[in-house]
Amino acid sequence: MKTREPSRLEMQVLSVLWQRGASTVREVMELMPDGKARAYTTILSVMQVMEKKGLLSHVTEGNTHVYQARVSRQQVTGPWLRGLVRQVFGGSAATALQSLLAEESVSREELDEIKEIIARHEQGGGFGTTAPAKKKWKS
Amino acid sequence: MKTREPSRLEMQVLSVLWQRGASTVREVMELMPDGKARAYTTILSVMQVMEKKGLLSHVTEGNTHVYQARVSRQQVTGPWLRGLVRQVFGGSAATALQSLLAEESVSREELDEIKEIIARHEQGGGFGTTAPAKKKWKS
DNA sequence: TGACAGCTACTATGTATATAGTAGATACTA
DNA sequence: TAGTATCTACTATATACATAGTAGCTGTCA
Repeated sequence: MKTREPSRLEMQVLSVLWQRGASTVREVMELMPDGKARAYTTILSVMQVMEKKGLLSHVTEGNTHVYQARVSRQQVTGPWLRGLVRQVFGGSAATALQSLLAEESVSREELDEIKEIIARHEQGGGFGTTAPAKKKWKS
Repeated sequence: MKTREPSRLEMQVLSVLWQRGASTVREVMELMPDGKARAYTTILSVMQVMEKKGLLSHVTEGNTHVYQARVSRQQVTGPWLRGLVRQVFGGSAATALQSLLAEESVSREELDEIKEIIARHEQGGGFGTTAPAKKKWKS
């Protein structure tokens, strides 16, 4: 099975699971980052598909299923962002950042945080901030 | 007409037009950032749809159509990135940047450029780097 | 134990996306 | 002027995406 790129909805589901760890369908549904209301079964369907793709796994607790991401944030968003930068910003991460910063929604604290990340990145020469960074993950 | 979010392919078309200005279908086709080969008519169709959506316009030169973006990079990528950050990174631009930097594809020069952008952004208090930043644009 | 509530599995559907073929118009060329 | 090449317009189609309904299972509670 080709490792298709997760859709936007799938990304949202993953982001919830990354943020709060293992969760039930209902929890994910209520915490969807875009705040949009959807039927329970909508989220359920998406998550079942995702499980087939190997993005999620679940364990049964009582009679509810508790889902968990099987891929790390870095594993997914890394290539995803890289593709995005290449396709939309001509490969320039700087241009991408510029667009992002031009949005008024980036706060001062955030800016400080960003600076720190860059500083850390420069010294450390890469990784080592948060991500576990394993390379496995095939369905 | 609701301002639907441009699809990935549409984004690629736009990025070509942003980069080199007005272009023919064939030129866009040959310069698609992902390097994938597609039939001429594939790109043509996409661009025709985009014109209906108000993302592009064209002028006729001889018997060829020369297309041009009707939306600026900032106009499109700004909200696009913001949504992305909100949906996938819990609203934290810093987290997003972290993921991006963790990819080995970001070069040293790029990193310097990024630092400069941030510095400039801090002083200037926002805009003023490249983007024209107009707010109009409805079909 | 029968009604109810909550959960999952299965199935359906409308729309968008990506892809490309065919046909018709126009211009170039021998 | 007949043939060829290049364009655009129109049309078709497979696939994916997002959405959600229905049915069936299991456990709870009066």
